Amino acid sequence: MKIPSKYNPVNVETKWYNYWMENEYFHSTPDDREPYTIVIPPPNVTGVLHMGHMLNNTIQDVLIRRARMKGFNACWVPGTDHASIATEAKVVAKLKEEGFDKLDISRDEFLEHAWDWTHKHGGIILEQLKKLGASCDWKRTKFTMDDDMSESVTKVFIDLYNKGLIYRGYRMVNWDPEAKTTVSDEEVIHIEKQGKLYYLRYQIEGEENFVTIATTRPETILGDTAVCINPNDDRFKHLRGKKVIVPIANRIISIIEDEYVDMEFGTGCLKITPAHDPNDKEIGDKHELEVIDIFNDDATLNSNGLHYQGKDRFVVRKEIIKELESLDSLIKVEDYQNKIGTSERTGAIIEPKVSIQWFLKMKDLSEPALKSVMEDEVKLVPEKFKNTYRHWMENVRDWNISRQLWWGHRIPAFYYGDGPNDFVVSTTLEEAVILVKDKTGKDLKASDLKQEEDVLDTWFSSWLWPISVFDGIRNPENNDIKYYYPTRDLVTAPEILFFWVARMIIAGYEYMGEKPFSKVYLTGIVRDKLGRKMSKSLGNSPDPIGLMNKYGADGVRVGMLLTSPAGNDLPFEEELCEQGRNFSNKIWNAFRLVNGWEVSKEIEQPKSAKQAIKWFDAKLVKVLEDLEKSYEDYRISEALMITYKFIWDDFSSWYLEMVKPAYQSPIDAKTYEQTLDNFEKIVKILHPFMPFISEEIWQLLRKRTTKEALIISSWPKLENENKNLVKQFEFTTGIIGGIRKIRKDKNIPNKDQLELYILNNERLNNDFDVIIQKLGNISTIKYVDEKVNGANSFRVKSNEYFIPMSENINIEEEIEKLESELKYAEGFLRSVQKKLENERFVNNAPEQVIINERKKEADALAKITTINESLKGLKK
RNA sequence: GGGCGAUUAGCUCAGUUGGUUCAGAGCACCUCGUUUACACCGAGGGGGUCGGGGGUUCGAAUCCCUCAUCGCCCACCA
Repeated sequence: MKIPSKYNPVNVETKWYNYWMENEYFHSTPDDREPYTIVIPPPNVTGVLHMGHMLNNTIQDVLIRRARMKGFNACWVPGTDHASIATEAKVVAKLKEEGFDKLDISRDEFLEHAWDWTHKHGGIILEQLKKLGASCDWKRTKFTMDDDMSESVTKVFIDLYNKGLIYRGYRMVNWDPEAKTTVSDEEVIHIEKQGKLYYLRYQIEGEENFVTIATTRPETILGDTAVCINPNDDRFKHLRGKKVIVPIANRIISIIEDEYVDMEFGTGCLKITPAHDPNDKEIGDKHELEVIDIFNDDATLNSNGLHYQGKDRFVVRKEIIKELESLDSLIKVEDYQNKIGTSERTGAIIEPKVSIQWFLKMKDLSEPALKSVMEDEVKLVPEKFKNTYRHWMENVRDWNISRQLWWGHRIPAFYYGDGPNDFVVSTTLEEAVILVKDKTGKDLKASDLKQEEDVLDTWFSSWLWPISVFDGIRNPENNDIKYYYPTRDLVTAPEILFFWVARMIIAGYEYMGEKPFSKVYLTGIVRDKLGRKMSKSLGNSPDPIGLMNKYGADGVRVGMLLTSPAGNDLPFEEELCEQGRNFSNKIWNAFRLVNGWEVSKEIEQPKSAKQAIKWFDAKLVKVLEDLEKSYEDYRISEALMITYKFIWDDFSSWYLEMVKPAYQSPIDAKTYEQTLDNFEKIVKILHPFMPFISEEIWQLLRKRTTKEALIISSWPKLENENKNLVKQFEFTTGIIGGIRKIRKDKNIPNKDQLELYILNNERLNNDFDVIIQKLGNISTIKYVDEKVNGANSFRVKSNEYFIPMSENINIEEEIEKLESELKYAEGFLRSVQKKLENERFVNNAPEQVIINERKKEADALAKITTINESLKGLKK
């Protein structure tokens, strides 16, 4: 078979992905093995793959592929989220393009459009994940609005309602005027903005005097229902019990007193607009103030806005200031920095608004979830997120679960009257009729009932994800849920720790009585070189598909993982993928080397090859151990780096160089077979990171039967370690390095053979002499008892090595080199001796530390002696 | 405003309970090299007073205090 000299990832990757799919290697069904389950954080159904997904899913794939090779029954469940607000926004935008408004059509018609959109765009992102190599069990693909998933949501809603945990409340909520829905507190992003603080004066009723208030939102004066002062504020004693006139509106409102008012801030007088500020609402409730809502749902002013009716709130702000100025009500304007709530989804500035919404009581529900994380039952990686998690859970507030949208799970509440409690909650309309009768005695027809218009917050379905993908809500006794739950790892972004992760844990305990997963791996944010978050609007996000075409999915995977410890942001640049691609190439070329060898059964195995193989076995054990530790701690980047160095340095630079036959000579069969064994081992270790190239090489290394594949092969076994051998080899590479340095310094070509003399050697690495000879191109190694004059010398640890030169060496240079070494050794000796002369050190330090110091002292002394002797010889 | 976390080589990060193997890795950089897998390469090399200051200790990148800078989360100061 012809092996191409350049590795072409794109063809290879497609080939093996199809092969894996055809053989259903990703598919899992319960059996007697231990399960290893991961559920994907479902991307938005209409989303496209971005760098965040790439990182996230690469990590999941690494974990699941390794688990599969380690003999677990690995199951990675994929799927998508209906993403209520995001998808609805897209559909609305599309309708707008086509020239009509959401409100022009019926709910059902709108939903038809939304489903069309979903079917058209849904799944694109899943196809993109396949290109990345994601080994998901695609037969288990779920969508949060699948019928069974929806039923689970409804069931949970009803259950929580019946437990008394869900209620309707007239509350201040965050209103997104663009999407025209409420959003949860967690979906409000506070952004620091440069604004203005306006000082306005209100005339006191029946007087020519005024009070001055400060506000950032002058347009809301139209909704003012009181002015508030602090009862302890002596400056305003004269205002008690008086009333003031709201400018423009000319309404008369009371001056009330509340300690909430900060006497230091502004003027010490606060205007109260209960309809449009959460604090004002609270004070308003306390003092039983009227609530005047001045906004429409799109944040234009309503009839309470008088002549500003129909205009946008920000337009009104500008205009009303002019009017107030003309009325002489505007005293002054200051620059003011404040934080403004914006909608995470639409970016619109949030309008606090009072309305009736559905809420879920969180306090009791969240207790087991808090405990579980605090006790590491669910472990957060990195651990630092435990703090933020605790803080959030301890201050958890009721969850506003209703949304004024159409795309989503419609709340299963049915109204039979106009009163706030004239409803029943049930799975079906038919059932609702019966419930109404039970509740009220009224015998109503189905058509008399009206289902709640609102849908549930998207997260109200996603919080069930690890359970509902296995149908554990509807059918808690089915085999899948019993086998796969709890899952193993959850890999997601810290941004949704509260939205999603915390709530999944809550739902897990509430509905399964058990945690939903053991580990939460929190990735960082993918940023660009300048540290900016990657976003569409900035256009700084590379196209993942383009990257994969350019560098191969393997290359991009490696690029992403090279610098992304858990919880750290990933400053991404394309060069990282280049490094990944270079690595592919390196491995490919190593394969080409081995593949090109001519094998002979006639030749005996050289000692150097024997030694090399012995060492490589020992090194492999160490690497496997190191990898085990890294994986256990979820230090994925570290595991990759261990793998990278093992393949590049140990395997390619050392091992292959050691076993490589001389030019145009064949290799002995034994070494060849053992090298193929070793190559198989390294591609196994590599497979989780670079699934494609590893599979390609594994398939090419030896003849494989059909159905055989690296992906389902088993992870190399851990054998007894031989630390000593690994140490000895490090010593050996040090010697070879010394030889190479001398060659370079003295300009001696590699092909010129040299002799190596070793002084005072304990002959520890005697067995590796053959290696030194081969890689250093040394003709003979002699052990000598005395210094060798007229030779270049170098030291590894405390041993000294000489390379006699045919030509005269440069004595000056040699002396200079030795003297600098001497100086260093003497300085080192002094510091050690100083320590040892310190009585307190000798008395307090552990014995082993002192022994070590004494050894250092002895070594330094010995070294100084040898250097001095060499110098004497040279100077003679 | 409150809390949390960081600050180690040009960049991204390791550095477990203070003490052999502690100042490390990868990339970048410099020098040399087109010989028989790979220039997407090989060989060799340079580079950090561990953010500043103080303290504890025989001994501190590591523990304590303080200052500075940066990041994250939470929070209703108009």
